Amino acid sequence: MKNEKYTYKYPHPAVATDCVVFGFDGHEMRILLIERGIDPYKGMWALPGGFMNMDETAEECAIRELSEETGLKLSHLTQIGAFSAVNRDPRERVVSIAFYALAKKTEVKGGDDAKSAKWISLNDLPPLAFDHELIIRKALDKIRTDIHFEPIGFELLDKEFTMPELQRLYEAVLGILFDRRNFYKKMMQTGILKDSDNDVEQPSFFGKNKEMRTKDIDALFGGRKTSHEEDGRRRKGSKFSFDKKQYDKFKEDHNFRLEF
Amino acid sequence: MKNEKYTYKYPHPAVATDCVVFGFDGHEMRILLIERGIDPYKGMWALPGGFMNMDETAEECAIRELSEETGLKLSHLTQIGAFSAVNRDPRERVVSIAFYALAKKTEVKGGDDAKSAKWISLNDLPPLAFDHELIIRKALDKIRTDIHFEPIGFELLDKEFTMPELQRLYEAVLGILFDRRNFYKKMMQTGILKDSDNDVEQPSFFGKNKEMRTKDIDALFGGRKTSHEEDGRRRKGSKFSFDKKQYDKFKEDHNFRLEF
DNA sequence: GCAAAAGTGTTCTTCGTACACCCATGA
DNA sequence: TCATGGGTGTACGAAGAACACTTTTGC
Repeated sequence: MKNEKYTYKYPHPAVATDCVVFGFDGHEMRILLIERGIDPYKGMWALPGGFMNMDETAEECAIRELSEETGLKLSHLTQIGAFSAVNRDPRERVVSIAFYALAKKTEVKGGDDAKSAKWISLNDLPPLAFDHELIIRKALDKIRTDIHFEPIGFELLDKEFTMPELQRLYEAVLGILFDRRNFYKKMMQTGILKDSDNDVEQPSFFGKNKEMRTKDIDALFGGRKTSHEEDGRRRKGSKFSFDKKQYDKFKEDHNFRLEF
Repeated sequence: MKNEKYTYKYPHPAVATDCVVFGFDGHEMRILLIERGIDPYKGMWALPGGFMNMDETAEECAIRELSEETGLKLSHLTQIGAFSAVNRDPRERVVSIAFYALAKKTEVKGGDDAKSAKWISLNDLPPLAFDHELIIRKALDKIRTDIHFEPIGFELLDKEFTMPELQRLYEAVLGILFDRRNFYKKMMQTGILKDSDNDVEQPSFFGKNKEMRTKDIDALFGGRKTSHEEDGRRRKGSKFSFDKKQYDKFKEDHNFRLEF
């Protein structure tokens, strides 16, 4: 094996892939890192990834390496871009094509060149091998842009979730806080959420000014219906889920835009 | 030279770059293509680009190849992404890192592996070599997104230009038409334009409701000042130029957003 | 002097932001 | 029963879309 040589007329760099997998624990974003089991940077934390085979695309390579090194099997990654600084790898010239992905924070284990794999908080990153800190920064840039054009959450939350949970996710990704009530409104307006308690497709909605006005007046004069028995008000902590059809449609739709 | 061999323990793909250069002729977008002088795809049109050297980054490579093949010298390109389909090049496995750039439509000439170089209208593309049509499509996707976050024009228009010219540029890039008056307003609001006729920094602006109201009343009663002598109205076809400082600031500003 | 292009203003509507209210739930 | 969290509604203001008017330029 050692003698097996591949020869070329002109020098070729090596091509590798790296993968930034985002997970959400209900409070903050974490990313999946591995502890390197071999040199260079042995013992340091790094992004999962590795060298590309000749019969696979970059994305296929990233999916494979991710699976080998962490046990996590994903079917789709989003490309961040190529990193090609001349000295980014001390062994030889390596061009890396980086991807990001969203995933539920399942159990992960080390494997292959990875001594261990672990979800580590974005706010508490250790020093990283190679230029992986730069790659993570670009991944964050990209996801923070992408989130305006396609909804996220399906990949990161349980099947059923509460509105505050979804809000915490968006806040963690974007690093800003939202007004609870406005967030509610905006999410409902997208139409990607299903009321998960009773199987109503399009949950009741805001902005029924006219009817509400008269109801308020009724209330003033004692015509009070003690709320949610009659008008289907949601209970505290009620669950939502994604309407997968709508969700996927929005992910494709080039005109979708979520303003924040 | 023929015997010079580079050997590796594992197979390495070749790494190349391709470059989508957009130019504007006042009416439509054109891109810079070369006619291939060598096989494969000899005689077909293709994007300028070529193989990466070991001592240059991908961007440096694209800049060099662009210069060699077309004579066009640019200093900055924007990365589109890596293209890694297994069979995208019939010679060997080639991963290409693609870039786009904006440039004034200067004279170009063929060179190196390019028999000739030419600006060709986006609406009239010939069949292209490799997967270059795909790359162009991605480039368009990206520039149409990017245009919302950073102004364009400085790289594509003459130093001085009229508002309708700028509008035609935006319409060509985005493929949609704008209301002349709203476009005017939005551009002025950004603050990146200078009145180029007289050297006024901040040209007069819309929305002076109060003063205008009283002026209108004046006019009604005969206090008519026959317009632009007194209130500095611009002449038809008056020229603007970019305030380079503001322009660059907006290009960096992560919060800049131009709504259309 | 007329048509077409281009500069300037106004109105309407949409939507984001800020904020008030009320009901549920559990200590 | 009270504090806290969470579902729902309203008011205001900024900004985009639609549209009217005027002036310039060239034939």
